[in-house]
Amino acid sequence: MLSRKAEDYLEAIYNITEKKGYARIKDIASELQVKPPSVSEMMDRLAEKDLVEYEKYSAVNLTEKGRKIASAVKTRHDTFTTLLEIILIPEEIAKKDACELEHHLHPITVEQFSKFIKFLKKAPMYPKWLNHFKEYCETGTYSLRNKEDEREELHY
Amino acid sequence: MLSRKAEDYLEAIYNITEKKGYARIKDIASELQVKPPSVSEMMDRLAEKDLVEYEKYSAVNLTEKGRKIASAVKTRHDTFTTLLEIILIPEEIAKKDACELEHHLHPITVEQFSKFIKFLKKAPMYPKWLNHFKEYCETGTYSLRNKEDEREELHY
DNA sequence: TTGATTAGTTAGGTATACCTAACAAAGGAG
DNA sequence: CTCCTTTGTTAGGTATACCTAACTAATCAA
Repeated sequence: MLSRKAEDYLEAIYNITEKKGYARIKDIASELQVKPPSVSEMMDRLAEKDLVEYEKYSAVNLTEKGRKIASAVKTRHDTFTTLLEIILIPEEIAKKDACELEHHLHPITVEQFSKFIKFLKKAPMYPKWLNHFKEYCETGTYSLRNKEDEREELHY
Repeated sequence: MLSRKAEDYLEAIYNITEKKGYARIKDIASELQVKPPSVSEMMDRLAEKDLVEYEKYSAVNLTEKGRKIASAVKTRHDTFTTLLEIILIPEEIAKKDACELEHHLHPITVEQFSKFIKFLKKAPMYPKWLNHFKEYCETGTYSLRNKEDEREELHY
């Protein structure tokens, strides 16, 4: 089994490679806010597991195996970013917390969160519903609500 | 700052104490699925931080400070258990994943999840909406939907 | 009250993941 | 092409959190 941190490194390499074509040790270090020796060390371990191609002193590349894992992690990351956006988490916090969320949750849980988001977004009243939530957060009440709305909600 | 694991131990002690009045090393070990020496070690550290009262070879008690932290963690735990229930995660998985979720998320994120759940539950159509989600998960469509529903959803 | 069982501790070891300091390689500017 | 800067590595150290094996304390039953 791959550790949470190993997944973080793979994802970072994936993102950096997407952006600039290749990933250097210092890019990975700065992306993950660690020092270069930590990266070197992890690259050795990932190379042993055949998840990256890594020649000392040169750029790091994901192997097919590593790329698959990284891409799956990224998908999870995006799912949670969306979820956090829906519940109105400020971007800076969402960025960090999506990283916390994307590891170690059971695949079924991740899948259900993903379905849940799709379910919410598919509903025709989604934008209005979002506004309702926003107001609920600000005021603690469903202020837009009236008799008419209630009747309709019952039929939803 | 308190580590994720330290919080786990505090929460476990809190739960065990609620249930049977006192917490022994072996209770904590079995609750957290670790071996007794791991518990002893952690108790030493928690005692140093004044979070538990701990006499060697006897039961462990939370201090006021420890109890406060444990209770806050438990509240978070319950929030996430509810959330996982809503998105239809099987109980066994939910139990584990709530433990994963309850640590290290920004307080704002926890608060927003809590608000989000309250928002969902307060809506009069909540039970029906839950069923819609269940069906969506099973079939991939809003099968209950018809022209009438759509007209109403637009007004929600 | 003693001796077996249960509970807990201590010692020593492992793995992850990070760090700093010191050294080595690569690559560009003169 | 050599020197300097940047980049990366190695060595050695720290902290957390776990483990097993061996020992000790506590408790209950005969």
